[in-house]
Amino acid sequence: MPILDRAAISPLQPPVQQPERGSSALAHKLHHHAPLTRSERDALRKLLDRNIRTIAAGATIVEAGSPPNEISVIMSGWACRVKHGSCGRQIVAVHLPGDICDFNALITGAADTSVEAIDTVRVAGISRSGLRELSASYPRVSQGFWWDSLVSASVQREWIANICQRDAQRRIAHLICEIATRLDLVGLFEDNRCPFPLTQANLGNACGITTEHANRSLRHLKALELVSIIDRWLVVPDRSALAAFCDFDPAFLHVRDHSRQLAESARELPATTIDLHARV
Amino acid sequence: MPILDRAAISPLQPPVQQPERGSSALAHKLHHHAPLTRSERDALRKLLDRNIRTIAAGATIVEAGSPPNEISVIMSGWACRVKHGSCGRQIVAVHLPGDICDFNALITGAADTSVEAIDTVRVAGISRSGLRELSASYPRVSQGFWWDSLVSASVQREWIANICQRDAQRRIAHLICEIATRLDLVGLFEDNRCPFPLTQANLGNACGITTEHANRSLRHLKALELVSIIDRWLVVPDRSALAAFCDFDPAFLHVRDHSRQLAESARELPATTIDLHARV
DNA sequence: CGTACTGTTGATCAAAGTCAATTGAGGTGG
DNA sequence: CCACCTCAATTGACTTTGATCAACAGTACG
Repeated sequence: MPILDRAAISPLQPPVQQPERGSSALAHKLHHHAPLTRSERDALRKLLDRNIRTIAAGATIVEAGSPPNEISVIMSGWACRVKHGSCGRQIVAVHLPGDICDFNALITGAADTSVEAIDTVRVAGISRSGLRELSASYPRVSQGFWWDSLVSASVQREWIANICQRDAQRRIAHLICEIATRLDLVGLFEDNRCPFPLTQANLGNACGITTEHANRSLRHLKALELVSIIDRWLVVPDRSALAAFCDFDPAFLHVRDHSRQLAESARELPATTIDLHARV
Repeated sequence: MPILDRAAISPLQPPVQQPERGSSALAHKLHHHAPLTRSERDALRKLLDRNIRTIAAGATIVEAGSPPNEISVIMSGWACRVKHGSCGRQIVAVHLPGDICDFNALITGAADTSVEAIDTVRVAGISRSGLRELSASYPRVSQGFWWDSLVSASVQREWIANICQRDAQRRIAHLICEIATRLDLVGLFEDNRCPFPLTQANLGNACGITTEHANRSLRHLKALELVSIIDRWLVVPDRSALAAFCDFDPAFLHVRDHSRQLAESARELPATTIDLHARV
């Protein structure tokens, strides 16, 4: 008898996106790189609040090849980075609240991928001038942007390994572990569950398997009572069991201390650990 | 009758790595981002020459998890970026002359992957202080470093799409197209051929297929007279035919030899995006 | 000379793709 | 309110790509 049926999760379920608290998801995440001071956090918040737009589910946030006039920060909702090629459509990344979508395009001159909203997404646009101001007054914050961008690259390497080395079930399990861990970083995975707008087709595409096979793999995970996705909610009753099942190691997310992240980041780290420019 | 047999390529073959000319492979490559002035090129060259070491084939250039004290630039030879996980070993990138190996580790605090020499590799190490001097005096050069780092991320996204969407033969064909194009950027692919130190096991690993299957796929490509790898030399008689076979589109490499306006937009970037050394 | 690595080939088998069809929920126009 | 449509999830039968297992040959090398 499956534990993870609809009845089990319905009572707890408020089917709305978790509201943000005092600080943005991005600020929340940057604390895992280096703790921000109050003034830094405030500056970031003010910058983000300057220009927020709402994107409908399915709409395009960043068009591939478009001129990079600003960067987009996801405030709420999920998006995915998509490569459209002659071979079809491929999801190459999942973007969660707090993610910076297209920092790279600023330098490469053109986005090589599109970013599409999965559910309704609120996006903060930061102009070049806004970025310039931020980095002039609060260099640690803009450095955090680079950190995020490099962590994203690390995640992409992990995807390559995931797709090449694991079978279908474990690929999906690994992706779910990754998403759950990243949601943890912004405080959006609570009570072993979170809203989960990805369809099975999305999951399959991201993992390099067909929709049908994603379906079967997911049912298998459910039969093992590792994962349940019902009514756009994800439930992972036992995170460590799921991680063990697919050999998930969160090191690639470059979080400083996994066991006590929040407590740790509340404390001030010595400048040298966050200073790029320490003496060699 | 196969055209691409040993006899056909032997006469031309000097089995040594192509020597560098006046400027380094890195300088050569950076020209595709923004043309460098003579003084910029000289400064870069002097910086690279400061500290060059030679790594034996198979040895490790950058150890995963090691403290990032300097960055490594490949002067000659090939290397590969490897992820060692509980699921085994996975090649997630191929590094050619002119590549910067571990720029990312400077900010994330620890390399999440190793870099291993495939054949004998000469590596230039650039210290933090060297980087600081460079970006203070020649910010366009250090900006080129960021460009390279972001292009690498784009390549990784292409790998994901490659592995997810193509069958074994086309994966290999695509990887070969990518490598040939990147060698072009540093002037190391001439006469439809280049030294090719990757083994079939390497190729298979990078493409997510077994060694045996890589072997069969490669023979098939050879039967189609698209590719030949003999005695560690790669010959591609008809690049456009190979590109058509695997739907290779070089856009993801972000080469911008065509337009001048892009170089201008690079000039307007906020200072910190090119300055590693903002005060904390 | 043995040892190890690379390339090669063959036989067998399983994981995943393909094709086809059904259900159910949600949305929309008449 | 119902007929109709689309999309997500689901299931089954069949096919195929590529993995696995098992050799073996050529070469380099200590």
